Amino acid sequence: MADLNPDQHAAVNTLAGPLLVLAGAGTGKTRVITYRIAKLIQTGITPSRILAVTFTNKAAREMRDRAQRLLGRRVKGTKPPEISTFHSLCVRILRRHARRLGYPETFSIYDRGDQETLARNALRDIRVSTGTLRPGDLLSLVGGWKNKGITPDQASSTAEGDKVELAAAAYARYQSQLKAAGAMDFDDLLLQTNRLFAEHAEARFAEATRFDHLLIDEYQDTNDLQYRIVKALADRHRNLCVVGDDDQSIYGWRGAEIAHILGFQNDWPDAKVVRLESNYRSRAPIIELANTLIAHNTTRHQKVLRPFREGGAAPRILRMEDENMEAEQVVQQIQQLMLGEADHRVPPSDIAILFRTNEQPRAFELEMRRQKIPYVLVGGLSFYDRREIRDVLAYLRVFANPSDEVSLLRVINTPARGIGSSTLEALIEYAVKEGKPLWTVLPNALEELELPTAAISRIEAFRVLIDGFRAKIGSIKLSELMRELLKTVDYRTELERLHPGPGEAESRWLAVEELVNAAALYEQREEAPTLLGFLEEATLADRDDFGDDDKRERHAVTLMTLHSAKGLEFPHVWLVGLEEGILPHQRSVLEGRGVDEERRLCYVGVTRAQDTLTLTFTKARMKWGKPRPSIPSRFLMEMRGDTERARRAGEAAEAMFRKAAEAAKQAEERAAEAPAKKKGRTLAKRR
DNA sequence: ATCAAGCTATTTTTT
DNA sequence: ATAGCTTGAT
Repeated sequence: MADLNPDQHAAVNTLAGPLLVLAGAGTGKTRVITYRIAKLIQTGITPSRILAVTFTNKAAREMRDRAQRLLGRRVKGTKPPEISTFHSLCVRILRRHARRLGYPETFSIYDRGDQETLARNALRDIRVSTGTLRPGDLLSLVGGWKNKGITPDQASSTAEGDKVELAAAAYARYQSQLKAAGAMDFDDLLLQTNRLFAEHAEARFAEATRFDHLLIDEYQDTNDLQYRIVKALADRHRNLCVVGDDDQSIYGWRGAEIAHILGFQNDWPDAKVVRLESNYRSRAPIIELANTLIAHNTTRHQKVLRPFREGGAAPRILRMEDENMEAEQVVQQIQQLMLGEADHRVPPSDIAILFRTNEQPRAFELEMRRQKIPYVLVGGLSFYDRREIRDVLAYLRVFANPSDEVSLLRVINTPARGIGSSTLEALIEYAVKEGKPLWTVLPNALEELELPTAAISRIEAFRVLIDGFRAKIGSIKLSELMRELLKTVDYRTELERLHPGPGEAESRWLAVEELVNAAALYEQREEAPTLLGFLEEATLADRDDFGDDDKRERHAVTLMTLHSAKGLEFPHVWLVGLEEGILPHQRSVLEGRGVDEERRLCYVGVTRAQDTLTLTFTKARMKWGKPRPSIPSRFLMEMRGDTERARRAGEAAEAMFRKAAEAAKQAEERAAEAPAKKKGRTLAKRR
């Protein structure tokens, strides 16, 4: 540990009591945390009594690996420190106490896709005069409520305005569907853990006494529910170390409260504070830019990054004609960099293009493909979002928890086995009337409903199929179970039927095989592999976190959003689309208070760069098929210290957006007045 | 049950 | 511009 600077040293060696580590970008935060874990263990703390919480699963894995390396080989039989995300931690807590909360131990975890299905169902047949609510809108409202611990009842009693009232009603439906399915969504994992701690003191005690040391990474992005969990787990031993950078708080829209890190010393008055301000990542001119930019935020812990690495080129700011030219020129520059001088070629993995929104990479992808430059788009459609993967996972979830209705309805006719929508409609209606999960009423339904005999025998066959596999859980290996399932339902043939295009079915089948491999790997790696454990991993995995992605990324340029770039670094960074409306995003400008967070986002982008940084903006950009002139982002002026011009740019942009928003609002009103003639018929999926 | 043509809404970030 | 849906024909 000799190679730590004095601040890092202080952060590593303050082992007892509350500690706030304010770690600026590139100041060796991860290193400090892993050293700290190692130090705790070296001073005699039992490893398994240390809990470290990270923001992503990828970060957790990396931290586990690093800590392992520092400590050398693990002694057989000793449990390692627990390093996981809040969500995984909660799953493990909740599995132990699910019954107390009225859930089965085998409760399913619903991801975004499942949530959307539920939201769609919840919104069926409800509408208001001002139009409908999209599932996504409902989910963000529901997320907000859940994060504040607001129940459906409370939501509907305080709701104002048609849309919010509608959402509150749908929230109640959504939540009761979840409950009926024995399922929790991501927010529920945190919410129910809090409920458990509040209502069952003995459970809280049991969980709080598992650990004597608690470390929380990315503390600036904890939301209220996470904050309460931290408190519940730490208030006995008080050995709480939180690490974060308020200047990098970028998840406010998801309920993260920067106030938690800003007010840490109010909660823990005896807390020590260590500031890490020596930046080892970026060249001086980049740091300079970052410092000047972030100084425009007022509510923050005072911190100034000091560059450790002197010299380096000044960041470039380039203006492009439109988004296609932007892509073309950036890709061209990247190509030149990669070809380089013969003696210093830059590998593609040293290069990243960062952007604010998910529509921006389109032009870049096109251009990269044209120029045959390998790239990875991080955060697009994840492996686990693929339909075939969701199908197989849905089977597994039904095996674990047949009340999981979203999954049950997904697989009941997949592959097509002649259980059509009218049969399903009848079954669902029956289940709703009984107020019980479809699976449990299935035998009765078959007797009582007057269904065609063919349908009855098909459903019965499906029931036998599921029961047969359920009986096998635990007695054969998970990967075996999956192979058998795929063979029994002849999934491959179904893929060929569904995707006759050349190679289509083949590539989808490969994905399925990859999933089986992932299960096999999971079994190898885990000491006590379970079906539920694998499902948890598959559901909570980060979107870009499948297989050995670094193998793929090693030879490719990275394209990703600023949000996914947090915690990463690249020698060469292009930060594109620095325009009013994109960064800062139009919505945060209009909502008034959001620009600070956008500035932090920009700061995160700038501080990813190690050696060179290029910032681009366009003169005009296509919007819905029409070109629209752009205003250069105020951040470009702020980072060069031109606060006055930045202010003017901001005002111009705001005026422009207000006008556009006004026009959009009028259009919506006109549409609402027009006779509503939509029927809103979709596949029978309840409830 | 399946598919192509036509229509439509689009305005953020994701564990 | 375009993805993602509905619709109407097989």
